Amino acid sequence: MTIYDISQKAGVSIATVSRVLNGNTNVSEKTRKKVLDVIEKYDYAPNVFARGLGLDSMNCVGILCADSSDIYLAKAVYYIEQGLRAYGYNSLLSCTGYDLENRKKSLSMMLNQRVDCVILVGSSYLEQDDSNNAYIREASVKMPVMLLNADFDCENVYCVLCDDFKSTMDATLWLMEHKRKKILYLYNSTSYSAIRKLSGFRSAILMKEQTLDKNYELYFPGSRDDIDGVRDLLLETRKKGLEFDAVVCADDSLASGVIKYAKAAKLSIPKDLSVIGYNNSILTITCEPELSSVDNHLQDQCEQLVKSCVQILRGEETPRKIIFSGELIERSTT
Amino acid sequence: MTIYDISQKAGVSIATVSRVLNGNTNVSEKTRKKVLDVIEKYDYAPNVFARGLGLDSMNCVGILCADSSDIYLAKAVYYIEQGLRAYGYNSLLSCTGYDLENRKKSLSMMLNQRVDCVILVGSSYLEQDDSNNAYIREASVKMPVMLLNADFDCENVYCVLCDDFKSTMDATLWLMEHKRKKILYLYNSTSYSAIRKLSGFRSAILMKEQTLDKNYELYFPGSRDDIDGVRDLLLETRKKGLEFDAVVCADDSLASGVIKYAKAAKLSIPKDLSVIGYNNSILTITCEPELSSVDNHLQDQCEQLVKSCVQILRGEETPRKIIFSGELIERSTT
DNA sequence: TTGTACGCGTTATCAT
DNA sequence: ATGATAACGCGTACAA
Repeated sequence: MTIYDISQKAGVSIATVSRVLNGNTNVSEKTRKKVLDVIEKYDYAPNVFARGLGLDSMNCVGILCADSSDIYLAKAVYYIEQGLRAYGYNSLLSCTGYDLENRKKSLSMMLNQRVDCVILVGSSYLEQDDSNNAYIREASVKMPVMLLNADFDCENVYCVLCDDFKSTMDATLWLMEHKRKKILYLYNSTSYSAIRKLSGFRSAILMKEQTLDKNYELYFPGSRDDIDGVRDLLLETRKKGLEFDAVVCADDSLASGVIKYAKAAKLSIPKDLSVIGYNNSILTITCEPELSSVDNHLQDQCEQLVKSCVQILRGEETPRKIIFSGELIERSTT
Repeated sequence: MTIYDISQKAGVSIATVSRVLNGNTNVSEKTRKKVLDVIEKYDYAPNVFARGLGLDSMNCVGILCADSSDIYLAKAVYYIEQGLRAYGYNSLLSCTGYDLENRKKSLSMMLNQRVDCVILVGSSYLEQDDSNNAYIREASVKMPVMLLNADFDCENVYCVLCDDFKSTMDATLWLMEHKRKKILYLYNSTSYSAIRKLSGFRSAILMKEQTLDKNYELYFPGSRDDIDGVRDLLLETRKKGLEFDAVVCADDSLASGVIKYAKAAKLSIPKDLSVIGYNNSILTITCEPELSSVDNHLQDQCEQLVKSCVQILRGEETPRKIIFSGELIERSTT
């Protein structure tokens, strides 16, 4: 069923059918009705390829994320897809992993697919070494690029993020104000956002101490669901003689490992050890005791991102950078 | 940059460029090299719309899932997208929610998008009332339909699933063999798969008892991350006088609620109460004690689904139904 | 208000 | 081995 079939059955030209389809007002009510009836009757929908070919747009947004099975990224992808759909846009998804080459490849695939805009979900898309971010700059020449949870100053690149620096600093300060003396920072990534969090931690420490003790910055290189690995790392750290009475984590799953550590080391939470997670995911309420965590308002961020995205596609102005603040949700580990 | 530009710069016709692009052998080595050089130099890639218009295919598979932020579905979507990408297919994602009308709408959107095939992830796409499954039958006329975790006998519909009936029956029998007398079944869905699990539970009970006591089949209507709601439901159930020493759950998050219940009721797990979850998700290792759970080999299922999908798209034969068995992973709640 | 005709960038069929 | 050209189905400028 093509526009020709419809035009024939309705006894009009294809131009008129096209006008009806696209809401052009230069059609008499009578003709419109006639055409709509035929369209309805045959359940006709325009061919997306032909339409795309002419307009060079497919009403589709590309979503790149490292790993859509990660609890946090999965939520983000979900909110974004839902939001875009509500505005009539489809979503082309590509899970790129954390490797730079694959990310580049996926991004250029999106460009070739002629998506209207591309959304990079998660700070892992921003490299510390800025020369490695050239692929984003290049993409931005061809279409708008939206970043969730990353800060990148570039024409046609729009960022929505949480102030991870301040959130982590506040969480650390909060622990200090609650009599914690030896606070450990535990992280498992060196992404843009991870670095910001680490800086926040350091700033808080420097507000009370003379110097930084790098031993209190603990990097866990394992996989995201290696909870036991985190536990073991901490047991080992403690065995080496490092004392700590609180742990600020870059992620809830890390915090979950800390809770396992406490159990293994027979420490009572929060009496002997305080723990703060990040992302306020479902893990905060399934673990025991329930985890205090920083909520970064992911849903709000995603909704704003979609809103900005739609504005850009409509040719409207929108801020290049929007920052949400985080918020410590206190539960039973603090 | 179009095929015309390339043909001009290479000093050949567009037909030759097209042949080179599509691996047609009727091109001299010399010409091929010349064309490839130009393509390389200008980083040319064919326009997907024009190609789609001619071939009526976009090398893209539609993925429908109710909620890609659900831990289990997120994993499935991830594995499927990765698999498809490895075979050169893109993925158009649509999160439809659990409402029938939205599912229908999303499916017909996929058909209009001319995806090559559509994958319905999760048993929620199959309705108990078979007349409500007509939308799947209709779609299958237009393109292959793949179902993950559902069993549907229809031409051009292919199913990959886990034997949820047997897995749940086995889990229940396992508890009986380990001296559990009063086993509760806790579920939160009436999807195809949920019904199969319930049947498995009933079968196990009937193997030992004369009759079924429906009081031991507990439905939790709340949202997926309402852990406290599950806890409260069980506290209430117990208050009503129902005794139980084991709970088989349709989902790990439900099981997580059971663990919270045990704590609230001051019951020791697994001494006073055994708990078995389903899906073997990350929740099994973040909760305390760690949760025994049925692993349904999701990754294997997804890889098989993708493999079948690709075979169908290549016009090869593939089984219409493939069933994986589940497996109880014993941890500390049994 | 309505219709005609062209352009969009491919693939594929037919000549040569 | 290579080239010319129709066909794919739509939007739209222009004509009527």
